[in-house]
Amino acid sequence: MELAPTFVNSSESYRDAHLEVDFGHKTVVLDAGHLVLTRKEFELLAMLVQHAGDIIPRETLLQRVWGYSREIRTRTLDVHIRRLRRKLGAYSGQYIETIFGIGYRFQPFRSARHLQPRLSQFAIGA
Amino acid sequence: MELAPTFVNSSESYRDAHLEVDFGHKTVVLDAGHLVLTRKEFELLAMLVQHAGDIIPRETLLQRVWGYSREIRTRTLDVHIRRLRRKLGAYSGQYIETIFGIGYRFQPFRSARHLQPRLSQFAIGA
DNA sequence: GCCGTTTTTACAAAATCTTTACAACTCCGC
DNA sequence: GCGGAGTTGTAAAGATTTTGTAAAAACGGC
Repeated sequence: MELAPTFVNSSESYRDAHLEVDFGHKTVVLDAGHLVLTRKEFELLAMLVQHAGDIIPRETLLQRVWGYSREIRTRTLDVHIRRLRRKLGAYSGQYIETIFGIGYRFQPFRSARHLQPRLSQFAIGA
Repeated sequence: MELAPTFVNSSESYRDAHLEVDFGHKTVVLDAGHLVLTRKEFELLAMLVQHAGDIIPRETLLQRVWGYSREIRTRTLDVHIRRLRRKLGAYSGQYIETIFGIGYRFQPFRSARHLQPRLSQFAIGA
């Protein structure tokens, strides 16, 4: 058997010096250790990682990860971002940045770097 | 059933340090001991083993092992998983993992897991 | 009918997600 | 610099969803 099991998404993945995200197998490896993320945490991370470098508005994240209920005015998103950051440990600051008033942005790992100016460009479609 | 006709690729099998599954003859050996599984138990195990390393959604298991009755909202699958685990004894934890909210995954035997920086083992629960 | 297997049922337990209540922080005009 | 309005960060509690189990009922072949 083996013919392309439908449940195995073609394994695309993201990878940099410390982090590896396999979208198909839904696995995350951080510095050789497997990270255990919950479903929402993974979806959120995947969403950010797949648009690395782009700012993703809170609203877009809420729509895509939480369905179209753009009616969540609680801190749900923040709470998930927080858990994600905690699991990313020491690298969290490097990877997930908060774009005040807009949303979040995942940045691929880079050795030495400082924060960018401010208000930037492209945000993925809302 | 049984008589595994020759046209059945009876040579196909899975094997690791402790477990051996012969798909053609539908036999299972665990640490030199012959495991007796019922038909459903075997099919379930086979399904998982043949896709070792991949997460198989509950729905997929229900479809392939139980026919197309997609939405069985009973605990049938869980009950079978439980019996399988029981028969796998001490290795059950190592072999069959639950991917919360999605399904299950069979993981080939891995010798000691010492060399790991930040613990955690498997993948996301997505 | 008997017996081994499979499915249901009915809860218990566990894992995850959301809400709440504040604290902390940013931005911006004064 | 200061202060206020608005935004994000956190911890903890509350809800909800999903999975685990045990026991009993339902099947099916002999």
